[in-house]
This record gives sequence, structure tokens and C-alpha cells, in this order.
Amino acid sequence: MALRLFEEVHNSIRRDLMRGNLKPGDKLPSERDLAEKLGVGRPVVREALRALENSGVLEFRKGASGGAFIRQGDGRAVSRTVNDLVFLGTLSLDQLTETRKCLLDQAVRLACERGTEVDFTALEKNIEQMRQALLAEDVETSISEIMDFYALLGTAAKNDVLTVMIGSLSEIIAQILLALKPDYLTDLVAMRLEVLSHIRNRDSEAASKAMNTHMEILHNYVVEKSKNLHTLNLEPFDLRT
Amino acid sequence: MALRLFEEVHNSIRRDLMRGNLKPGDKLPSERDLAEKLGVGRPVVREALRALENSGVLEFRKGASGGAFIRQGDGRAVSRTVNDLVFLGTLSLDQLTETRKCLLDQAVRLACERGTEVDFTALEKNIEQMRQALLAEDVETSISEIMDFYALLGTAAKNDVLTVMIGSLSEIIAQILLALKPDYLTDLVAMRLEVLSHIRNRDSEAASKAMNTHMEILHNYVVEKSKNLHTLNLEPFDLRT
DNA sequence: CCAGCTGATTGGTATTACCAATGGATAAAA
DNA sequence: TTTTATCCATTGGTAATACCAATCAGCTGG
Repeated sequence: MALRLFEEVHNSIRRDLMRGNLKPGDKLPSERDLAEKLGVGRPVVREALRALENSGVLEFRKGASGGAFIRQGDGRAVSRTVNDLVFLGTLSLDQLTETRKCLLDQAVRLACERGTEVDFTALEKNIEQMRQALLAEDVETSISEIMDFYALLGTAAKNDVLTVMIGSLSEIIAQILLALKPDYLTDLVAMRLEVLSHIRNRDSEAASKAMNTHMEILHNYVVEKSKNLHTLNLEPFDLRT
Repeated sequence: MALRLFEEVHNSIRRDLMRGNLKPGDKLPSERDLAEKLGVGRPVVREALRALENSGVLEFRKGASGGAFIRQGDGRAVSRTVNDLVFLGTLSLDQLTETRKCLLDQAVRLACERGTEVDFTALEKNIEQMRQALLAEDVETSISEIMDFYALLGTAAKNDVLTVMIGSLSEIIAQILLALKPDYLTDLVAMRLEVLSHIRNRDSEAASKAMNTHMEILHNYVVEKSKNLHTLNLEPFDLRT
């Protein structure tokens, strides 16, 4: 199978990444220079760069001393892809929840083991901010805080991979919840506070159990209310800073 | 923050996906028609479509009655992104292995619970094919079979999300292993056969323990040999059919 | 020394044109 | 009539060019 030209360029850059020739913060030559150096047209270079931006590898800045920069990278590209797979019908919410439970179980156990008081304070603060955002019915802030909780849990567990995976599976759940705008969500605060207290006590069994209960309740609610995902009028979320 | 034009197009198509207006197998209008209908230039449409192809959502076919088609979607886009994050230095192999162990543990337990004899036979056949490929030192086939094992495990566990996640975390390990070309890999056969036998006996504790041992050995080996990832001369893997 | 202008650089977009591959329609041959 | 070979319209892939908009370095004048 012959690769298209933009795929060659794409692979070439990714290869430089794997070889260590490119590191986060590095700046690529301008599109015009790249095109000339590689002997291809500028559109080809642009399509290759676009694909890399879509993967979260590149970031663009306009103007003089602008250009394409290698990013540090985060889990957003993973989240978006998982989201797509759900809407394509490839992945089901049931299976997603089952896997999410497994990962969160591991996260709370590791948090019990490795978490510091700094981590716990951050979690506590996050729950409080989530509570206020929910009360104010501030949808954007709410979803942001809800997601931050998982990230902070991953931080407490000292495992970024776990954080990325949990985030990618949680994003869609959070979106659905807020599309439904249930007043029920105030329970979220109570449940999370309970989980946190168990983690603080380093009681991994209790924390795990509480988190599982939390997940069960959430899942049953979400599945019941969103049997037809497509009627929820969700908006695609962007991939920017 | 003002969205770029191609992002508008991108979101527009993704929105149609979420609304259910587009389903796998559907064909988008030609680039020229789309450009005219949306009142933008063709390059803009192409960049938007390119991003969606990169996400694994679209597939292109040339020629008459060709065009952009909605794909069923699979885990490859997730795998590639995780790969990038490792090479960007955002995710470490240690944390990756820890999460992988957690997911595989869940997978073998679910396989014990839900697996059928058909699943087990498929796993058995896969291990045999892997053995032959390793003996023949057929690198491409080997990595393919090694990855298939995890996919089959996910199939036995009846959870596609688990399958995708495990695949995304395993891909890079498999690549490193084959770049090292260790004769040691024959042990892989024995370890996997042991795991399979426990699963067949529905002995989830033994299966879990065997899989964990498998992971520990593999991880220690990989981490020791690849302290400097960038010297391995790995090739980026493509995202095609 | 600083505020403001100026211009060069860079990504963003549009336009045009042509190539290459594909598949169906059409015409020729059996 | 059926089959086969050819043609051609449609579509993505690539190139080249031009212009816009944003940005920042450096100069300029106060």
C-alpha cells in the first residue's frame, strides 16, 4: 500500500519524535521551509501538521516567531477518540462503566497507599468548588470541576497513565450528566466526600466500596436516562488550551 | 477564542455524528460539494477531513463513487496517541505497566467468568501461531500475534472498552520487545499457556496471579533494556486498514 | 528611556489547475 | 445475448500562487 505524501511527512516527524530528535518545546521549521526542504507542496505539509495537531502533538502560533511547536501532550486526544467510538456505536456505556469502575477502584486504592495530605486537601477543595458550581447551575464550571476530581485522584494515586485512562472514560459520562441537568447531582458531593474520607483514613477497602457504590448509582442513572444518546444534543468539545 | 474555519467544519461533522445524522458506512459529499455548501475553500474542508481521518472516524476511497466514509472505528487512534505521549515523555513505562497490570487482571477475571470454549480455543490457536512466528523470527507477524492475544482476551472478557484500553497500553511494549529481538521471548509462550489453562479452569485467582507474574517479568525486562527509549530505532506505525 | 509605528515572518484561507485512481457506462466482439 | 474491452466522468491527491491576519522584533521619534 503506497503511502500518501502527507503520510510520509507525518511519519517523518513522528519518527524524529521517537528518535528523540524532537522534544516538547521544540519549534519546527515554517511550513514553507518544510515544504521546500522535503520537496513537496505546502498543502501536503499542512495536512501532515494538521494530523499531528489533532493528535495533540503539535501546537500552532501565528505571527513572527510563530510556527509549529512540540507540545507536552495530555489525555485530551485520547478522550476525544473514546468519545467518537461511543457515538459511532463501537463502544457501549455499559462496558465503559465496567472498565471505569475497575480503573477508579485501582485509583482509590493507590491513593490510599500513596496519597499525601496535599493531595487530599486539593480533592477537598475541588469537591467544594464543584458543589458551588452545581448550586449556581454553572454548567461549564461544573463539568470542569467534575473532571478535575478524577485528575486529582490520579495525582493522588501517582499514576498519570491511570489519570489519562480514567479521564477518557469519564468525559462522556460528565457530558451526559450535565446535558440532563439533574438536581440529583447534589448527591455527587456527598458520595465524593465519603470516598475522600475513607482515602484519608487509608482504608482502601472502604474507599473502594464507596467508589463502587458511587459508580453503580451514577451508571444506572445515566443508562436509564440516555438510552438514545443521539437525542441529547451534545456539543463536540474542542482540543485547545 | 475564535475557532479556525477548518475547526468549524470539523465540529460540524462531529456534531452530525453525535446527533445520529451520520452513521458508520455513510458517505459524505465530495470535498468540492462540501466546500461549496459550507461556503469555504477546498483546503479547509480537506484539513477538517484529515483531522477526522486521523481520529479514525473517516476513511477515504479514490475514484468514481469514492469519497469520505464514516468508519466503524477501532482502538488504533487511541493506541497511537498513547504511544505519542510515551515518547513525548508525558507517560512513563512504569506507570503504563502498573495500569496495564490492573486492566489485564480485570480482563482475566472477567474471562474466567464469561469466556466460552470458543474464546479459549481462539486464544490457544493464537498462542500457537505466535510461537511459530517467533521461531521463524518473523517480526511483523510476531507483533501482530502478540497484540491479537490481548484482543482475544478482551473478547473472552466480553468488554470492548477493556480491549481498546489494554491494546493501547500494550502496543508500545510489543514494539519495544520486538526491537530488542530477545530469544527470551519463547517464555512468552509458556506463560501465556499457563494463564490460559487457569482461565479454562475458571480459576480467576490463579489466572490473575499468573498474569501478574507474566507482567512483572516482562516489565522488568523491558524497563532494564530500554532505559533510553530513543535509541531503539522504532518505526511509527500507520493507521490504515 | 519609553511609547508607538513599521515591516517582515508566519499561519490561515481561497483559487486554480492538473494528476491518478476508480468504477460504471458504452461499444465492440464472441 | 453475453462477454469483454475501452472510454470517460467523478473523486481524492498534489502543486503553485496569492492574499489576509496576527504577531513580534526592531526602529523611530518623543
